[in-house]
Amino acid sequence: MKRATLRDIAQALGVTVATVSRALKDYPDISIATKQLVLAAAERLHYAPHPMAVKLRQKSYRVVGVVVPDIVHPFFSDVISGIIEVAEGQGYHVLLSQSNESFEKEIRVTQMLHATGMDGLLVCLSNETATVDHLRALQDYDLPVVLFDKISADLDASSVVTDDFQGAYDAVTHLLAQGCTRVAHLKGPPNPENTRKRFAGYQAALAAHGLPFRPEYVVECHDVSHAEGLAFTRQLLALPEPPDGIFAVSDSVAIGALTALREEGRRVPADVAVVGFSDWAVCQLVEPQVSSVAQPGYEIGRQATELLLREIQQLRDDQPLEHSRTVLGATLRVRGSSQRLVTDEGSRAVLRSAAPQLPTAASA
Amino acid sequence: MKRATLRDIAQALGVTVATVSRALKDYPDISIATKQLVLAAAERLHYAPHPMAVKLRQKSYRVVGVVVPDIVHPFFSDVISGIIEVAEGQGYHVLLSQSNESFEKEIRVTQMLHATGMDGLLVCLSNETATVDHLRALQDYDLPVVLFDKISADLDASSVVTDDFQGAYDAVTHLLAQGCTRVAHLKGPPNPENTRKRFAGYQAALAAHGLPFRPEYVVECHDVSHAEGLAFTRQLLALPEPPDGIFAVSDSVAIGALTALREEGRRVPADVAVVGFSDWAVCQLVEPQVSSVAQPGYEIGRQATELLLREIQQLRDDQPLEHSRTVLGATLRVRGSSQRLVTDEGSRAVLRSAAPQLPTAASA
DNA sequence: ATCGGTAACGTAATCGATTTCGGAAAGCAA
DNA sequence: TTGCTTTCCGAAATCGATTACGTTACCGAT
Repeated sequence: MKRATLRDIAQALGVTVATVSRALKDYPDISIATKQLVLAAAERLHYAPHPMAVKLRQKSYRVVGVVVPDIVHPFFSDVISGIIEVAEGQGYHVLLSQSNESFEKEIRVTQMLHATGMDGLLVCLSNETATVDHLRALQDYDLPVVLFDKISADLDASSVVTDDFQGAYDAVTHLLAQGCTRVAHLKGPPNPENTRKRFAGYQAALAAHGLPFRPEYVVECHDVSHAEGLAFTRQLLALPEPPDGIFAVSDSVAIGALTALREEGRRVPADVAVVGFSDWAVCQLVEPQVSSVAQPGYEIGRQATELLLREIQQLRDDQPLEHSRTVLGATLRVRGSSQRLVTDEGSRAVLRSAAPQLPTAASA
Repeated sequence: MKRATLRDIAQALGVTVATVSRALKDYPDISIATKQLVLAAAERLHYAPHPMAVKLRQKSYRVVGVVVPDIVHPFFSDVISGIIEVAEGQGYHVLLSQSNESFEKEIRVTQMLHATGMDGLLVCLSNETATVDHLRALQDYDLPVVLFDKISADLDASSVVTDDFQGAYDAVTHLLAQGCTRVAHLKGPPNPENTRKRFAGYQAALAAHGLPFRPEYVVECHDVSHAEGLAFTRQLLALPEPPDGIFAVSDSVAIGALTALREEGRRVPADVAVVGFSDWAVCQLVEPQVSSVAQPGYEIGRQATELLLREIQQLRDDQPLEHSRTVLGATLRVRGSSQRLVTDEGSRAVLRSAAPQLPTAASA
């Protein structure tokens, strides 16, 4: 079955394509009789507008591009899910690419997406990404770009991120409230801003409660894996004064820590309390269940997309673009790995942030 | 910076757009001198072909659509990753949608994808999907459709699936080899073909080893959750003759079973051995590590995409479409939850399939 | 001087839909 | 009959790139 065109309908009825087009769009200057004829013929011939012809005329693709480092990752799946939700709700489609944490591939896919046609791009930068010229190039062609999660201050664009500082601050404050006095931190690689802020939140929480910062309690993970959590926790337990609380930069590291603690015969949370970060589903599957700081992935996807679609619209209306930087709160979910005092808070309690207020939203 | 068009270059050089177009495509009937002028001007004006204009002419979008029930799922992320890999490798882009396991939404998104323009569609049917008329409609418009994972015999299309029967057969055979004599099955809902085949594999393995099928050892999960695994395992343990082996339809159910076993003080794998299905990352994070049947998600995505791109090409060349049905083997990964005998196989050993040969590939 | 050939480029149709401009026909009043 | 407004529709330009078909100019050959 061939797709019918306006011309097919026009020829069938002995009118011109202009009439058919207007009839289908319910223009007032087409008679009711003609409209009905056209509608009937369109139905009969299985007419559907040709997507590319429409887009060529309207100069609008109704497509947003998405670049994430890695799709196979619970957080990014969550974000993408939020993106699709909002985009499809407003009649947009989602073109998906991944950079595999490679700077070079990130450049390549953004260019490919640009070449294939889209109205705007949502990007989470790869860990390797050094410069943002490839994104600035898109902006030069009037394509709005919105960053999420891993962002860069070098690019003048809207962004949506988790409040890593506050999440870490809450996690460590919670550990202290549980009676921990020697809290260690299994930190992430120094490059991504996210892990730096988690480290900063850890330090700030210690300081706020008058505890000294002890460098021997901080170990840096490289690939942020279960194995590293295991190895580095063994290392921490071998210290003359081993920690009685561990704040891990990720859930896989936290679970690695739990494995090490079990090996060494420490009770969790009595001897050592543990909190992870990201709140993957696995936190509720292991024993004990792992306390973790939940990142609002779905919400990040939603808000980033709303920002992007708004900027696309502003650009179309020739309004000036105003960028905004959104920081979404992280939520500590307390579970068995750190819950010592039943009186402290319910097992599903949410500890409200006690972090010093950082600027959380600004316009540029 | 406005995107330059062929006309901009033509005007700048005092030639026609036809000359510019041919110069850029290195036609032989354009002089070297002119070509160099055009190339230089194109560079200077930042020319890039307008995607929609090209696609309108060539009648090719270089885009494939993908519909999955749920993106936030390790298996589907894996599949999508494979799809993107192959598609981008051949210069195609990926338009992603999810049906949220809703039949109605599946219909809506396929129609939206059709309307937005693509060359072919990859679909994993939702659990709710009753008819495939919406997919047949695409085929009527000369759009190839390839199904994966959840497929339908009603649609004359290529497909790629896991060999659920063989995976289940191998899992249960392994349990029997470990000395289990009373193997229970936490089965999935009856609707998806996948879980029916896993059930069939379970039954076949029992029969092949001369064991009776005992209906009281089979419990049906509905939402295939951790909670169900927990509850139904308690139920099984309360039987007069409780099972000494459990084959679960999914990993979350298997882990729920482990939780129940720990509660009841059963040793794993000594008292009860457990095997799950899908081999999610979490299997290696819990204690004991969970044996599971790995589904080749990435490979399913790759092969489905290769099939689709081939059909797109065949259609373009006016060759007859030949559909193929691919069944990929599942791989049992033996870990602590079922490994009783060290002499049986290495901890990372792979049990080769001993399943009776079913037809695994056929052409239609 | 004429012809054929060819290198190099222009003309214009085409893809399918949208939209501006305009025009014919019909109706009505003076 | 003239003039004017409605009503309804056609012609043609447009979006940007591609391409079949012509055309020009210049060459050497006859």
